[in-house]
Amino acid sequence: MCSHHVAAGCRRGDAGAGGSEGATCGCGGGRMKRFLEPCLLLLLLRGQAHGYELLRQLQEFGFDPDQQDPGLMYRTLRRLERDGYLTSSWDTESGGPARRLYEVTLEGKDLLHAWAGVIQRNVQTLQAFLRSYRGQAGDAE
Amino acid sequence: MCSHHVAAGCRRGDAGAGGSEGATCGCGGGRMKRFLEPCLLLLLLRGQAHGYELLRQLQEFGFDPDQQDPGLMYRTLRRLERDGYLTSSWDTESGGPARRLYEVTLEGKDLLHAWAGVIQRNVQTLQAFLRSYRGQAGDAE
DNA sequence: TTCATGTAAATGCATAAGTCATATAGTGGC
DNA sequence: GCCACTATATGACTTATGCATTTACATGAA
Repeated sequence: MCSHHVAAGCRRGDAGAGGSEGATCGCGGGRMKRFLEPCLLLLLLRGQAHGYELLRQLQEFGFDPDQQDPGLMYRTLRRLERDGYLTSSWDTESGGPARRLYEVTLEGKDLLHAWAGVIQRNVQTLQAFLRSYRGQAGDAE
Repeated sequence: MCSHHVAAGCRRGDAGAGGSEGATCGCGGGRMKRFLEPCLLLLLLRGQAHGYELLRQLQEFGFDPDQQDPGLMYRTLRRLERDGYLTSSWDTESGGPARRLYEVTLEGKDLLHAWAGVIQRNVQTLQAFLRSYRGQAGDAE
């Protein structure tokens, strides 16, 4: 059984209406594509921060810190910076290894607002799916 | 401006707090990864159907038929069959080109139930995000 | 001094998923 | 024959993610 699946609480065949077990998974935890992006933007809206700290704060959005991939987060931050949604500066004063401090730009805020709209619509789509599912799944057993 | 983006109603920089335009997009319409899969399973729960028909019915779940990729759907159907969640048979009687009729297996139903759980949790995650966003975005302007 | 541990950022490689274009083929109308 | 509609499928390419690994500084313990 694939690990990220278990962590996502998904374990195919084990959700809701019990059933078979051990199937291989591919649902990716069911997360929205690129969900990390709006989460980082929102966290940075609170004020500048560096990656390592964001990594911990991401728990708030359901990212399990134990099996979180720092690589993905750092890459996402650099991409957002490259595209003008964030700016960064090195902080070498605070002791420990140098940390890169990120800050959201105006474009970054716009992007976050756009994401909020996308997420809102996505929630509605998913709820429509669930309604349809609940209206049908009972009968079909 | 990328087309699927517009279709998703997202157009970066144009949602909510007006702003810049024309930025390239990468939000993938904000859809959940592999969302096509549970949608197909749910449609097939109503009874066997062939791909071309499913393609139209997918509108129900927010897939725009105009810019829908049949290739992805057919591949998804074949994968589900390969993995034992669907079975298929050729229908050559109905006139027109032969159509492949799909039917959900018991494993397929289990898979759909699992998906429903994943989607339910995903909705909660997204709503948590939106609450946090709404609590913050106002202040930070 | 050396070594382990925690902090911090990043790269390399492989696979998965999605996008876009194109191919193949039957059937019916003109 | 030629075109449009129905129906399924493949190929090439890009992006996103997953997992492993690398680099480097700092601090305290041995």
